Amino acid sequence: MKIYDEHLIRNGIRPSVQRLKIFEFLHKNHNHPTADNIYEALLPAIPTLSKTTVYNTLNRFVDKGLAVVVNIDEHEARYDANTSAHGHFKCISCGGFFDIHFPEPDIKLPKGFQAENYHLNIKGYCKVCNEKKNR
Amino acid sequence: MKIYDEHLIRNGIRPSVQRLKIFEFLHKNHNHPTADNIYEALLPAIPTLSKTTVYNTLNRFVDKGLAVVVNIDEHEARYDANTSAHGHFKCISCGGFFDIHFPEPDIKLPKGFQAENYHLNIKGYCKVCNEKKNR
DNA sequence: ACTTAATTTGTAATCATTACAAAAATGAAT
DNA sequence: ATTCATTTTTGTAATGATTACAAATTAAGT
Ligand SMILES: [Mn+2]
Ligand SMILES: [Mn+2]
Ligand SMILES: [Zn+2]
Ligand SMILES: [Zn+2]
Repeated sequence: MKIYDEHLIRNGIRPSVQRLKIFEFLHKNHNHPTADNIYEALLPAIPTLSKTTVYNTLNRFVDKGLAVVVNIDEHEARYDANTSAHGHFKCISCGGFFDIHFPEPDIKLPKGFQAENYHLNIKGYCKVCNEKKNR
Repeated sequence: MKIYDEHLIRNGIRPSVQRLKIFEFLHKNHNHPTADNIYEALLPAIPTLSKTTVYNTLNRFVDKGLAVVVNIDEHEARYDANTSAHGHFKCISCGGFFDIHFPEPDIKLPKGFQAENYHLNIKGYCKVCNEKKNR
C-alpha cells in the first residue's frame, strides 16, 4: 500500500516488507493486538518472519509516535495505531477490550512538567458480564 | 500497629507479621515501591521473608481493594496504598515518579459497563529534565 | 495435646521481552 | 557489474519479573 509506505517514510522509517506489513496490520486491526498476535497473524504471509523483528518494529513505531502501547495489565503489552487521545477498558471477567472516548481531560500537571502522552486505563465489567453478575 | 491490624481484619485479611509489615510499609512509603523494593526493605526486619510472600500479599491487597498496582511501564509493577482517585506521572528521562491529582473525570462508559478502577498514567519530562532539555 | 486449616517458604517453571552476533538485504560509489 | 559500507532481519541465548507448587511452619479450634 502506497499510503502506508509514505506514512513510514514521512516518519523516518524505511519501509521494509516486514515493517510495512506490521504497520498495515495495526491499521486494519483495531483490536489492540499483542506482539505475539501480530507475529502469528503475519507468519503465513512472511514465513521467515522473526519475533524479534516484530518487537523491534513495534518499539520503533512507539518511539516515533506511530503507535502507542497499552499496558492495562502487566504481562500484556497491546499495540494501537490510533494515537489520538482515548482510553481503554478491560473487562476483568471475560477479558474483553474496548476503546473509551472521553472529553479533553483538564489535568493540571505540576509547574514545569511536560506530558508526552496520556494513558487512561479502566478495568471493570462489560455489559454482558455485568448483567450476568447482577442476577 | 493496632490501626493497621484492624484495617486488615476489617477487610478479611488475617494480620500475620509479614502482611502487617508489608501493609505498614506501603502506608509509610508513598514512593510507589515495587515488590522487590518491599522485599529488600523488609528483609532486615524479617530475615526469613520470602519474595513469594511479598507477591502473594500484594496480590491479596489489590484483590481486596487495599492497594492499587500501577502499570505505567511494562516490567515495572508499582504498588500504592493510596486507593483514592489519582494519576501517576513518570519522567522518561530521569525515571522520577509523581502523583498527579486531577478533578473528578467526566468519563461516560458505554451503556451497561461498570468500572472498578481508573488508572491515569502520564509520561513526559519532569521539571528539572524539561529545563535541561530546553537549553 | 491433637487435628485441621491457613500461611509461609524455597525452588522450579513460565513467559514475554531483550541482547547479541551472524546472515541477508539494501544502497551508494566506483 | 563489483565492491564496500550500512541497515535490517533472523535465530538463539539470556534476562528478569511473576507464578506454580509442594513441603514446612504457624495458627486456630476442639
Ligand atoms: Mn485504542
Ligand atoms: Mn500514587
Ligand atoms: Zn466481560
Ligand atoms: Zn526527570
